[in-house]
Amino acid sequence: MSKRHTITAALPYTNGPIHIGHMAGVYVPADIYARYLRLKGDEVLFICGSDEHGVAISMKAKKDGITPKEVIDKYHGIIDKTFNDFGISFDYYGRTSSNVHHETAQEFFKAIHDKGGFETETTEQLYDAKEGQFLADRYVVGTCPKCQNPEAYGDQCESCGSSLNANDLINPKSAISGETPSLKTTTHWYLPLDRYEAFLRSWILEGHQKDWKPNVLGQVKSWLDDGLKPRAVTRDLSWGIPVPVDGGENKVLYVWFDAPIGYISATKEWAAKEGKDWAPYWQDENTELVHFIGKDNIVFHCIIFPAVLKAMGSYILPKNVPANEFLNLEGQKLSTSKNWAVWLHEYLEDFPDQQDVLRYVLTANAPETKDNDFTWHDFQTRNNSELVAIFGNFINRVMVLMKKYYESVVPDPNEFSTVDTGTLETLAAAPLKIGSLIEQYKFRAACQEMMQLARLGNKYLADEEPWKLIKTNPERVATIMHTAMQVAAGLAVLSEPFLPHTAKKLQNMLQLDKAVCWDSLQDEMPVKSNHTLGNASLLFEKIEDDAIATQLEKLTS
RNA sequence: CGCGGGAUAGAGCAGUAGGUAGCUCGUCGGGCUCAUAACCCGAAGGUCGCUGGUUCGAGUCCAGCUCCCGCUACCA
Repeated sequence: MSKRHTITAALPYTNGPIHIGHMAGVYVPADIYARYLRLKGDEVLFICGSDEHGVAISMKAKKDGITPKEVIDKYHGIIDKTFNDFGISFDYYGRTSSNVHHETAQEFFKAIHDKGGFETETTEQLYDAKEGQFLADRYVVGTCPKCQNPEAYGDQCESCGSSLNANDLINPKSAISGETPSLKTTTHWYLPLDRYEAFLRSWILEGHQKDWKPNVLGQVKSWLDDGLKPRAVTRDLSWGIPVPVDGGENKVLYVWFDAPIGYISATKEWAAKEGKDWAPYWQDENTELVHFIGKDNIVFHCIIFPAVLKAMGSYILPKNVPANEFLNLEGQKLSTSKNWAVWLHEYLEDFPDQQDVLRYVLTANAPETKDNDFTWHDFQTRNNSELVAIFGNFINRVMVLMKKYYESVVPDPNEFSTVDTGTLETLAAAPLKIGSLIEQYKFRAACQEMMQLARLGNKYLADEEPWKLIKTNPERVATIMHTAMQVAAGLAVLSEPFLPHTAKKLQNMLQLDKAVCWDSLQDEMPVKSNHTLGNASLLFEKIEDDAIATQLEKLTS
């Protein structure tokens, strides 16, 4: 029986399009993982969706002079298309503005509320009378009480780094109207995280000491050692999901309470569409749940959301939360506001049909253990010296030789030499080797291992020199080409998680049978004698200097 | 301020049971010519952020320090 997996990728926030940082940190690795497990024959549900609530969206709407709905519709459309274009193989991509999500999030809130799982607290909060609204932390600017920086925010001083309470600011001003806010009482619901401290400590720090990444464990430990405090799960805002209990008028669920529940609502929508039951994907102990996120999301996916799931009772907890670090661009951190980014939808305009090149570069240089740097020069080099020169070239060599010597029909092999069997054994071992790395979330190493196979192919041809032997020993050449074909076919399967568009193209080129799957490579030759190949075409094309210069200009303009 | 992650050849990265420092790209030299001047072989290149300490021996353990990043503004 095959294993069931629920895989989630962090919900992108719909106040802007997707850039390479999002892709490298979350979506590409999640997609590699999902595709690999599908190729293994496991049951996979790969879920994501747009995160469409929160203050940033209402602020963006206000700034652009449109409604929040118009903001989210615009970016949801762009983001959804981007994921499709890049082959991020979600089984379902939802959105948190959907009815199903509103209902599901409210059910969660109500269920926990009815069990007595929340505490309420009435506090005085800063209120902007002119705008008629409470000021969330970032809406207040004032002087930091610790370092006297006059531009500290309500929750944190950028200058000295202190965590602040908005009420502590000296001379607070509303960031919206510039008015001096007044204090007004308001009541909110809090999730008492302190009640879950012992559970989280033993579940993560003891249960996952070995298999979770150091950056994730470290962050969790830091939070736990600090002592968890109740965290507000409601806000005084108009844009969001209404609080579904008495006293919740004019309040909405805190965006970080509702967003992760979006994974579950998306699953429900998918299940309804497919005529399946959603529950096993979130409630069956035999399901492996994995959250792919960036490092800034660790606390939400490892502390808060598990506490919510635990509070609900019947839900499973993640098996792992492989958070990635961040990707920089040409040495500087990505910034939406400064437009220092490579936007995915724009990339495709400049490099049409070259999704896999970017996927490859982002995988080969993925920020798995620390922040990494994306440079256009590196992008060019990896395309030209790795994809074109190693992978594409090997395939092309095989195709050309096959056509020239055998009219593209795979010849019968004669006696295999030790080099041949050694090559075939390396090929047979590759699925396990690459698979094991993927299962450890080491996608960079897994991708390199896949490329290693193409290198092996090139070396095999260089060492065996069929172009010389064809004149003197054609029997030997038949064996060599039969063997080289197996490597090419192996690549067509093993490259699929990393380079899905290329793999498809290659499978067509080789006229490869769908029956060739990941595990069968271990004990079966993927291509049989007398098999006829399709027409050859180049898998990758060189990227010239001027294309790179154009991108660099675009960045600095 | 605090907490967490990181700092390794020109570039990008591996390297936790402490014992002569690896990979990819780039560079230099050679080979091959089937291939998108691609491929294959070989070489050069590092006081493993800084300063101390533990040890017969430390990139790998301990202490202090410096710099970068994160801990919901934009953000993965």
